[in-house]
Amino acid sequence: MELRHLRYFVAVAEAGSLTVAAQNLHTSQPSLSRQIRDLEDEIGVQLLGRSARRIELTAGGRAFLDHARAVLTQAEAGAEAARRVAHPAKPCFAMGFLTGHELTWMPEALQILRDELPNIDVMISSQYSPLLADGLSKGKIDAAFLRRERGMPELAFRPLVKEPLMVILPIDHRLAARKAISPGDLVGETFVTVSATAPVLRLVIDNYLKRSGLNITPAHERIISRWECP
Amino acid sequence: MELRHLRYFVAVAEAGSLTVAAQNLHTSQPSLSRQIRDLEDEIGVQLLGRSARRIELTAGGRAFLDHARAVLTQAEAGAEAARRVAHPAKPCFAMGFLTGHELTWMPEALQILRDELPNIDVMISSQYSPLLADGLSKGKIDAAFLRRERGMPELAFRPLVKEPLMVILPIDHRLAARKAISPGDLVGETFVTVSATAPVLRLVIDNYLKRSGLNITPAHERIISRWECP
DNA sequence: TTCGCTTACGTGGTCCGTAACAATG
DNA sequence: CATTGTTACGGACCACGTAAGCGAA
Repeated sequence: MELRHLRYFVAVAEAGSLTVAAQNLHTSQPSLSRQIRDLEDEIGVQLLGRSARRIELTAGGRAFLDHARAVLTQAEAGAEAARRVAHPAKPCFAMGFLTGHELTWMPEALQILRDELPNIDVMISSQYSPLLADGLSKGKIDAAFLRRERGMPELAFRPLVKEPLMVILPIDHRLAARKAISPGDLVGETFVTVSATAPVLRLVIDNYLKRSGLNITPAHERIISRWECP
Repeated sequence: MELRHLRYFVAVAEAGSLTVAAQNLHTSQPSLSRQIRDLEDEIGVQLLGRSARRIELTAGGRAFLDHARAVLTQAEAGAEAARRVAHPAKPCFAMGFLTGHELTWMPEALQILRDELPNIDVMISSQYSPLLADGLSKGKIDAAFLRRERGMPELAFRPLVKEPLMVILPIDHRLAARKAISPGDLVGETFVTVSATAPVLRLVIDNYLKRSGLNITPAHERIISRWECP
């Protein structure tokens, strides 16, 4: 038994399918199938129930899954513990920013850190809001400036600013001359909204449009894959 | 990182030397050295302090060692848990008997189990005494009727019966007519004793013959590979 | 000089990817 | 008939073993 088998098995269990698990693992599906079979042969228990059209965990597989996850996290924790002990015992403060918003907060934050904790390493990370929240909950980031992600009860959010929603138009657009635009004016326009990598902001915009009585269907949207403030 | 790396590292840490660890692992010393180095490269921490003449664990190595041991035991526990869940499913009482002695105790034991634990699966295993003791100490058997094996401090033995030593003869043998036979009468006979798979009984017989002043050498024995009461 | 770890290098096992096959909805 | 998992097979990589190198006792 090797950690590879456990990684593969966990991926299969979480994906519920050999095919998609193989894609997630960036390997081929037959190879994955073979590795799972080898694992089953070694521990002498059938972990997956095969039905030629789909797979499902057996009772033994469910019992094994918890242990496999624990083994993988423990192995990673061991490496992390070794790094923490071996590497300098120098305290390091990791800070996260929304991509494109670094200049909004970083100068002031760095100055405060320099004043209050002069003998500290500062690590900066720029990510999308969900990745920042993930880093916070995993302890990889000590503090971050991000949006209020839902489903993260272990995180404490404190509002710092309210951001106005803006519409950006070509200079020669029919609405460009106006001082203010009401949601109704946008009906019929090709609407470029933010990508799904910023779900909170996306939700705010969608809710605002919905409250205004508009029904911007997906047909009116163009999803952009990367959103950066100019 | 693979479990192989962890197994190797634990072996090296316990042996305190690459050479003897390689012998214990049945692999070559250069290969082991390379694997340890790969592990160090992957987690980015030097685990062993090399002094060209001997090695010792670094601080990071000591921190990693505990986790590595935990990972290995957890992996093994996962396999064992899967087997326990998959195979029995019901509470299962495993009972062991000496081969050939099942009928002596099984009926009464089964009746007691049926009365006190009606909703339980009973598993019966017939083995030689050492294998039964091994199964008991590994938790594969809950209780067994066997001989008092030595070197098993984790087992509790309770005497149930004393078995007389018997000599079995052909009906036309010169000693067959006697009511009792003294050890001295056996001198010169071709002696069929029990196999080495029953070391305790064998020891009892040998000691008895020795106390009687006899010297039944191996030349007078024929080792039988299987012993069963007729 | 010897012992113990490292480096170099050729070989074999095995893991992987492509392809063909089987089965089920 | 298309999708999903299995079997077959050729290739590449990596771990292993042998041999040579290096440094300290």
